[in-house]
Amino acid sequence: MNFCMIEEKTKLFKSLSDSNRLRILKMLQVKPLCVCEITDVLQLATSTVSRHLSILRETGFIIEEKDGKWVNYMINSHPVDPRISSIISTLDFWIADQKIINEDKSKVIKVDRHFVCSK
Amino acid sequence: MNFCMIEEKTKLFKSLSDSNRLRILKMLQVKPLCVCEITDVLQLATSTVSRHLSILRETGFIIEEKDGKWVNYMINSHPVDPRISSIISTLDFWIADQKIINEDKSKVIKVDRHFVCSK
DNA sequence: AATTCATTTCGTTAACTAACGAAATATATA
DNA sequence: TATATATTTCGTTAGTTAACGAAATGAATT
Repeated sequence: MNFCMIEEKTKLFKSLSDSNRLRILKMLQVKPLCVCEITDVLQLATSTVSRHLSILRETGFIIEEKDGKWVNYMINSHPVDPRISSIISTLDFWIADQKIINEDKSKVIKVDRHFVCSK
Repeated sequence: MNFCMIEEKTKLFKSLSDSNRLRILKMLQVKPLCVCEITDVLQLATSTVSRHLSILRETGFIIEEKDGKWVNYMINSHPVDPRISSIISTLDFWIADQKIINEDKSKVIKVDRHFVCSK
């Protein structure tokens, strides 16, 4: 596999080409979250959220940390790709805090995995 | 149409999600080009190139200037969206000069619309 | 050991995107 | 005015992506 291919360079932008993934990144700015917490805010199927998270993880935007039966996802503080570093460190510039984002963030602050999961 | 919608924010990244569009941007760094010159380098159908150009134009990355029967496309020096300004002013950071890009640029330097068009 | 819960993977479907050629449009030239 | 050239728009097709639910996996609790 040739990682210098131009197709490889589009992956970063492809990851940011979905509004639900942008919302996830902004939510993770507030605090690390597990899949079911994100699912609760976005109101999508768990499998869909899991897929979005794996795309963001593969590109290097986020990392995962297993915690018992939960998997916590968080912003990657030390990405290999300097372009990712740049975007993460100025995320508010790239993804403005519009209405839906602020609503998501409010929900994130209140969300508790012990209540939202297993419903 | 609500331009504050989150979907609207993904458009910038969507335009950069195609390798042919990345190549076009890098080619336009060298000099303004008409559709048939770009077509000659990318080896795609004219209609396909035209479509890529209109996507880049709609997002604000490039502008067009009519010149007789030709339409010259060039990098937009004064984009409205500061994110576009940022990407354009540091384009080499976002899209590295890998092999294919350098080959494209060499072709761009040599290309002459009076020879490549009408074939 | 069996059950429960969180997550991932898989298979399917609907929507979107990029490609092409053909037809339409626009401009210059004969 | 007719023709040639450059480009755009349209219609179609193939490939990709995002959504879902069901099934599989993995870890904690009973």
